Amino acid sequence: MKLLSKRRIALDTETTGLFPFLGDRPYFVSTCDNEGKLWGIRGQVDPMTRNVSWTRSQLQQIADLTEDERLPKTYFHAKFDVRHLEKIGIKTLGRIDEVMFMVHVLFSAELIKLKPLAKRWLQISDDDEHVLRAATIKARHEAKKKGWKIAEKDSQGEDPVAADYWLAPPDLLWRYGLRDAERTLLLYYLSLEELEKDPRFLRKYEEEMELWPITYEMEGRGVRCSPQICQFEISRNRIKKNFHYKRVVEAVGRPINLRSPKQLCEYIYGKLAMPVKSYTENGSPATDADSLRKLDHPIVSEIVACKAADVAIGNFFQTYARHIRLEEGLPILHPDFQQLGARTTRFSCRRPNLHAAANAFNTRSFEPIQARTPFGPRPGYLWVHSDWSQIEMWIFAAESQDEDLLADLATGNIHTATANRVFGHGRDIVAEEMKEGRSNARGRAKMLNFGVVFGMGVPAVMDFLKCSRKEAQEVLDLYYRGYPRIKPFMRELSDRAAREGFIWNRFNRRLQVPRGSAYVSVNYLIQSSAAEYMKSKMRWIAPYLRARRALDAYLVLTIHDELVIEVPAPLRPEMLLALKEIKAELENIHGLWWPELKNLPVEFKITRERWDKNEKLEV
DNA sequence: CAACTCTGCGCC
DNA sequence: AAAGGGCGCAGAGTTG
Repeated sequence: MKLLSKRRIALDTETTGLFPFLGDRPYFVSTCDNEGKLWGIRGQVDPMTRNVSWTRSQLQQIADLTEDERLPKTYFHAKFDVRHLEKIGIKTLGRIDEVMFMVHVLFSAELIKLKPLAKRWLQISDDDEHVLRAATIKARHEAKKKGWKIAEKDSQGEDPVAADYWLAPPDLLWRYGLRDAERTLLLYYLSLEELEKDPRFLRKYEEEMELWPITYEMEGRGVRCSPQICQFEISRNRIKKNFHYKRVVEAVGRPINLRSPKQLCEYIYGKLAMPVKSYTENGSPATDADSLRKLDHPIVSEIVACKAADVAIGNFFQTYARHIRLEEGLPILHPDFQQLGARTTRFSCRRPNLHAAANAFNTRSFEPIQARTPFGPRPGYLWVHSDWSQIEMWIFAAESQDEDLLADLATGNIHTATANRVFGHGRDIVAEEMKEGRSNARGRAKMLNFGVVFGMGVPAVMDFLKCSRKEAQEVLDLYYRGYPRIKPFMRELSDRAAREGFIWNRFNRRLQVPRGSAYVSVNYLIQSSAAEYMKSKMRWIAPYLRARRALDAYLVLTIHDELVIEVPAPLRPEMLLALKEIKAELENIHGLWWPELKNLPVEFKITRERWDKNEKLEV
């Protein structure tokens, strides 16, 4: 009987915050077993320090469950709970199931949060949390008066109230915490039933779970991030900001908050009475850098420069500095990768979002920011970056089976080839323009190549080329004529998406397509295929490196079409050999589209000290 | 104070 | 007919 009741459990933890690597700790662990039995255990939170203490016997009781290899464990956000438990010395062994992934595999377009899901699917009301929240908010006010250390508001999406549920009356916490474990287990069984209806669902889920420990380890290693460089960049940008701000204030005649679209509007379109050239989604006059630049006024460059310095400080360096922790003498930052962060199955990255670290060398921004300077390999290591060149274009060509696009990609200079095909009609129009000191065709071709993959329509082309509707339509038609398979391919896919509400990609993933926006299915197909290709390669690389521990090499970042591996410096012959093998595997499509299409080209780069500086690497 | 929306902006 | 896809995050401003 006892064995039966322990067949499967769901676990949930309440913690003092979202950052296990920065010292937040679990103070409540709850479980629900497959007979519906609920159990919880609560640690002591010191109100002055927010430190959590557990007795030896309490830890043992938790470990008896999580370290039991034969007991499968179910979570709603497994990485969060497992990491927090790891930080209080509790291992998690045996099978792990992640309900969030199950739900994503089934309904990629759904918003995935535990309570709304449970409310909708299980008709479990979310009242318990409302009650708990209200009680916590009240308790927070009183705790503040007593000088207790309550969670502070943090603009990174952290919910300070949730991190303070320990302040609420214990009975509420018990009821609430236990019910989340219950929700999780119920959703698990419900999702499992759905997954079992199609072997492709189960397969995708298993693939994600195979990747789960790889993501977990990658985050666990983290990246070096220098707090000194962050501070230096903050000071440097403050000086820059002040310099430009002074000029702005001189022109405006009074202080103005440039981060406020409202104040900017009042000045630009009110006081200066500049003509409004573009609007936001909601119909108010736009004040973004691109719109302002259209106005061609000397104050604009000052505003843009000032804002850029402000963004550099606030969005990048300060944010990074907050996440750095000294570990064995090294300043390390652990990003939080969401393995199914996007509807298209892409990873996302948060707290901080290293997918968005500004790179001045790559941007076409008016006022480029370099936010990568603090990051780099640990001492004694290098970063090797792999990067698929034009992977989405290759997939677009392969999926549409457009041999002309494929041939142009094979030239290694896709945008030039497109320009010559679409606008030159066989002539080398790019070379001709170069001779005359113009370069119109290639830029247009590049815009079209990217734009079409994104689902760009006539209005976007009009905006880009600043031309009439008729001309924009003509340019698009020229493109479709150059690559004759593309239009029918897009049409067939969109029609299917409109009919069925989803599409399947070549990796057997089902993707939900929002009703009324069937055109996005083209992008979903391409983006998801690239994402799955990346994931399949991560599932190959991680065991490859693990099996060669002597190489001392680790995955540290995954950025859509780029992988970063930290390897010992300098590169030894056996490492170069391994990199050669890795490169060959990254390039190998294994006949996924058709036998003649063998490779997706990969480039390697190397970072020696700082992420902003890298060089080509031939292996 | 908490919870929300809007805007803008960085990346692939 | 009419549509540039996918993210995360900071700060301003509004609402109750």
